[in-house]
Amino acid sequence: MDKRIYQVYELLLAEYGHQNWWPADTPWEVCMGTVLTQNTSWTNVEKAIDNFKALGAMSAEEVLQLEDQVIEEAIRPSGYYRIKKKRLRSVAHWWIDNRDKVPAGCSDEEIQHWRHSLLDVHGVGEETADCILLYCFNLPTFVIDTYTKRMVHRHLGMKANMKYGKLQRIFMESLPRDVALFNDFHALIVANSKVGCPNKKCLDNCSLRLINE
DNA sequence: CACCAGGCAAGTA
DNA sequence: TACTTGCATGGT
Repeated sequence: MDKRIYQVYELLLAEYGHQNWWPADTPWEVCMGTVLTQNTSWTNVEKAIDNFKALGAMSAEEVLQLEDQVIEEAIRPSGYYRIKKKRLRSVAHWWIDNRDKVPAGCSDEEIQHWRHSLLDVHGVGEETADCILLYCFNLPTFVIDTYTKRMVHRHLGMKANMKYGKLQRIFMESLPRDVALFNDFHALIVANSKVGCPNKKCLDNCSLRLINE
């Protein structure tokens, strides 16, 4: 239990306000976004998603109908188009098979079951799995990304290169089990990490206090 | 010009 | 288990 974690959330919330993630019209669009945004800027992902909308491929079923070359051209602006074509297809299959089986309210054991199910999908790692659980299904799992690791290293003096599961456990043990909070906090960390963000230093002024507490 | 962006899988030591 | 590399485009 690290009280500083919640303090960071309060500071970021005061600085940026609620983020209202994930920016998308439907759960499947969220799911598609989690794959397309892997190591890719969101502005590029928006172009790709607009391409799918222009093709009338707004569902997983419709995406799977697209020819190889068509789907590659749609993905192209978001990069890695050959790899992401395969990943998007495998995630679409998982989505069709499982979207209606995931319960709205879930025990921690059930969440782990669906997390493992997602990790078995080609192209889904820990962060993408947690993004799908949190932002598609509103299940309380905390998303860790490179920004989160960087932030706890810089501002809380934690080890750099912490393993995903260890850092995730620290966050989840230090925060109330609250989907809206998990949703907002991860989005706030991203907002605070964006290049050219003018408020980026909002944690710097209090970093000593946070580390020494 | 270099560097980064809401990672992952596959290969090597 | 713990690194390293390829993947691709668009913005700064």
